[in-house]
Amino acid sequence: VKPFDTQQMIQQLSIDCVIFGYQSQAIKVLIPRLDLPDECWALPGGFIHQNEGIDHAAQRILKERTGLTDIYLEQFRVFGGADRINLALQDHLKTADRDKLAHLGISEVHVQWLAQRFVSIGYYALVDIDKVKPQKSTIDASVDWYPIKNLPTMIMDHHTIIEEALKTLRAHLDERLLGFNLLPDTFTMKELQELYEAVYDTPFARNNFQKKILDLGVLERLEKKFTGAANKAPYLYRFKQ
Amino acid sequence: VKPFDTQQMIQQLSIDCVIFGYQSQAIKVLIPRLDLPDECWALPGGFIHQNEGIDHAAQRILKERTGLTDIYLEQFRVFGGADRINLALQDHLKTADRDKLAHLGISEVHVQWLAQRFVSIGYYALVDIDKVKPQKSTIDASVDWYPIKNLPTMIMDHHTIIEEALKTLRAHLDERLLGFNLLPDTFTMKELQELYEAVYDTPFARNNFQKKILDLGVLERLEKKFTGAANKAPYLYRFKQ
DNA sequence: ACAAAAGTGTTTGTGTTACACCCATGC
DNA sequence: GCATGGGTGTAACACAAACACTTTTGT
Repeated sequence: VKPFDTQQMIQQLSIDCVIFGYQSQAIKVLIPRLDLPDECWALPGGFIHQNEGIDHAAQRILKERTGLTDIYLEQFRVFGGADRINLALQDHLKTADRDKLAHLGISEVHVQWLAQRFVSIGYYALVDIDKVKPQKSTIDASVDWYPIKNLPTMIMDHHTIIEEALKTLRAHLDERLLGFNLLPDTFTMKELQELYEAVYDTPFARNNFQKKILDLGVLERLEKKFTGAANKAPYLYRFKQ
Repeated sequence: VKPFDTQQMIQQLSIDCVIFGYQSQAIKVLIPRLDLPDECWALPGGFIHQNEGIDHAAQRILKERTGLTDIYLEQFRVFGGADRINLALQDHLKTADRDKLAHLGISEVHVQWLAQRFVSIGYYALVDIDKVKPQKSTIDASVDWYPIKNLPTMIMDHHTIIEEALKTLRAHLDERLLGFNLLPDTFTMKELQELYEAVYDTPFARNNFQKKILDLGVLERLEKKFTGAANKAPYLYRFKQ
């Protein structure tokens, strides 16, 4: 959340983004901590301009947070319970120092805006974690990557949103060949396998995994990668086009 | 669309329902024709009350149109292009007879409401076509079932919405065993096969289809159905519980 | 008896799983 | 040479497609 013109936005409709990265054999999610007295985490989100499509809005929000454009991004579900009101944030804002808020560009209008009930469109994004430079917005205390197995306590239904996003990722990773979005340009077969194992939280047989992936015909074999280790050097691969 | 209190609704957010039925070896969609000078069809839709979850809103809209409760219903996608403004309806309403509109309970406030840009949540429903008694709303000229292969020309992106709903149905029919929602309580194996053939628009081998379905273990075999035809009488089946 | 359609069984092919083996690399 | 990890091959198995045959029904 950052200062915005509430007049130019669609009312009571928001976008929440689950930004997935992969690092150290673990799937991670980019989550800002809000700058409030209590510890409080919320998914990166935003609102939709009147003259802007929802996909464009999601891309804009992602660019603000990651600095990246052209990243894989897809809506996966709408969260629209009647109880989707951010009571925690509301309370904090009501008791907060008005001067401090004003300094951040947050006015009474914004506080009232944020106190409404919101229907939120869930998007998930896949990024190369090394290419992201997380950007704090004005009301964030910090922005960090949290492993999917060790998430902070989040506001409202944001934990459910992440769970649903992970379900969707699991369903799509294979059928739409999304893996390369989470990896560097080149990678070894073992790295790809470990990514799959992190997503599905289950081990795969090494030889059969290699066969299955290569039979898809979407990988291009490059030169070998000499690591200096006392074993056969693995090939590097790249996704075609 | 019927008279409503715009104050109690979420602004610029709508629900559009693709109601699927099955009859005469064809998948059909329930579509109202609007009572306007030009021929004009639009998906059954509605808006979300302030104190109402989106799933509940979709159920309410469906009950208004079909008279049915407890029907299979699921959101499948959000349509949110910046250009989603119902220009056709807008023009019609502007030139329409104000007295006639007032008689239907549609005021200037409603006309302005409908002229906004809308983000729409797509839901699809599966119903037993014989149990539905289509209900006209105040601005409908008629409500009819149209075969998926022969749809009328629809407003805005409603044709795209139906296509996406069909894609989702195809993806879900098998994995979630949704077939029984479209059929009467009891049915023959041939009828079930013809349903699948209608959904996927492709023929299946009779014996293999039977084996595949029975191996799922979700059907209960009942007595035979004597049709009077000069051939072996087929068994009737029912979905377990 | 015969046609029509339902039910069942058998073979074939394909793809996945499990097991085994060989190869390159640095110490 | 040898331990380590990477690459490849093959047998066993399960599942799906294609083919064939038998059974029931009303004329």
